[in-house]
Amino acid sequence: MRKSKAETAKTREKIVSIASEAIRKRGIEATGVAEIMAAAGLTHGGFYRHFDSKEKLVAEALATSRKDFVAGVLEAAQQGPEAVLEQFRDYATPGHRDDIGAGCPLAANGSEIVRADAATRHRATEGFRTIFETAAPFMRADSDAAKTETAISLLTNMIGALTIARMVDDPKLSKKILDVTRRRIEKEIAIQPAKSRKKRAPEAIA
Amino acid sequence: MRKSKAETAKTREKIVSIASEAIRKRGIEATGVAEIMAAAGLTHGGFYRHFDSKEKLVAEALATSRKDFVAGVLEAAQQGPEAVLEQFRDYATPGHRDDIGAGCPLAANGSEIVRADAATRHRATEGFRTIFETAAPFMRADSDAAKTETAISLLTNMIGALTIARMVDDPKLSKKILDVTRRRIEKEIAIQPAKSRKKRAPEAIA
DNA sequence: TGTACATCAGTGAACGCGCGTTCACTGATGTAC
DNA sequence: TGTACATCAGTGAACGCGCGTTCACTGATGTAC
Repeated sequence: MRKSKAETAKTREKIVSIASEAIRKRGIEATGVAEIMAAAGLTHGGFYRHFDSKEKLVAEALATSRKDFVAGVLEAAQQGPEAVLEQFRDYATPGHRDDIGAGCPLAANGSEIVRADAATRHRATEGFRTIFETAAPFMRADSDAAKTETAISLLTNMIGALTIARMVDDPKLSKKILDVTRRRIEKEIAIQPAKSRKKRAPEAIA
Repeated sequence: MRKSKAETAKTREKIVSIASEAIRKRGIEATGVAEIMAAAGLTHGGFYRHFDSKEKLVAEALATSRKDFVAGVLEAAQQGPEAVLEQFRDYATPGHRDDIGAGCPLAANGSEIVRADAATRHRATEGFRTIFETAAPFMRADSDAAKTETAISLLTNMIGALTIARMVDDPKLSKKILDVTRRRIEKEIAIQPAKSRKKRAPEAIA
């Protein structure tokens, strides 16, 4: 029953991909090895041909979703402010809210990552840093420092808002949370930097 | 070994209190019945004299932390804008960040509550609603609707920021996240409503 | 107020269950000659 | 290129473990008279 190297690599990728989605959907602890293997069309015994432990798979699955997410922001940044605005606006939509398995891992597993091992927290930190540093130049603020701070504020807001929008059981309130968040995104991102630069009062820089 | 009614009530309260802290510290799933009972100085067998199931205890523990938290906001609102500002500012501090067991349950268990049962999500929703409705009148905005929206935006920001501040493994970045969040809190809460009302551009109301 | 009985908070052993992990085995793939 | 052997992806049963829960039991509390 041995498989070719190409097939083995494909299977491994498939397991990571399924785990990445399942972990965001159901949480880290609630996602079982057997469940992931079954979803990949395999039995659980073969799991350890690909990974040393569940912990290793979780780390890899989180790394995958983080990379996907960071890549989207980097790509938008290369395309310009409009693309960044669109990318950020998409974050605070019912579509993203309802597709938790394919969405932002920080919003999907936020309070679980807080309690995760050092390596996971470190990777999450660097992912978050890459995103706010990439987004900062597109913020409406008067200095590089203020732009970075605006990016941090906006991103933490987006993550919190998406989490709460998923938590509340009142569809109207959930929609309102997303609407309010999109409005802030539009306010903070400078589409025509020169034109509206002076709209906001300059902020003290720490 | 039967205990008096007063003692029984006290024990029950103690279990809920310990669970409330443990759940915020270690998460809902990771908190075990035996662990809580041991912390209360009891053996796990007696648990079911007080609660039908772990699920019931979790619901009650979350309800307790929510009530404590809501009560703090209601009290501050009665005392006036300065108290609200102080309450909110305290939210985004290293003290709150490091005392997760006594802090905001939405920040501590956010992504877990998203996946919780309907009753838990409903109670969390109403808790969140009470807080933003209570806080809204203290926001710097030109209409009641805009104040409500500002309160929603600010609160989701605070929850997200606290979660991320706890997640990152870089103390400098964690501090910066809290600093930036406090600055936004100070910006959005109207200490002298008449004086600074016009600082922000009026926002469209949905 | 005192007595007899019912109640029930708490104990500690045991249960069933699902989890992550291990293992002997199978048979196709990879490799050495 | 063909052959013989080593490798190893995947199977499915089994393992140990910790979890939530149950249960027979104890003995102090509560209650009925």
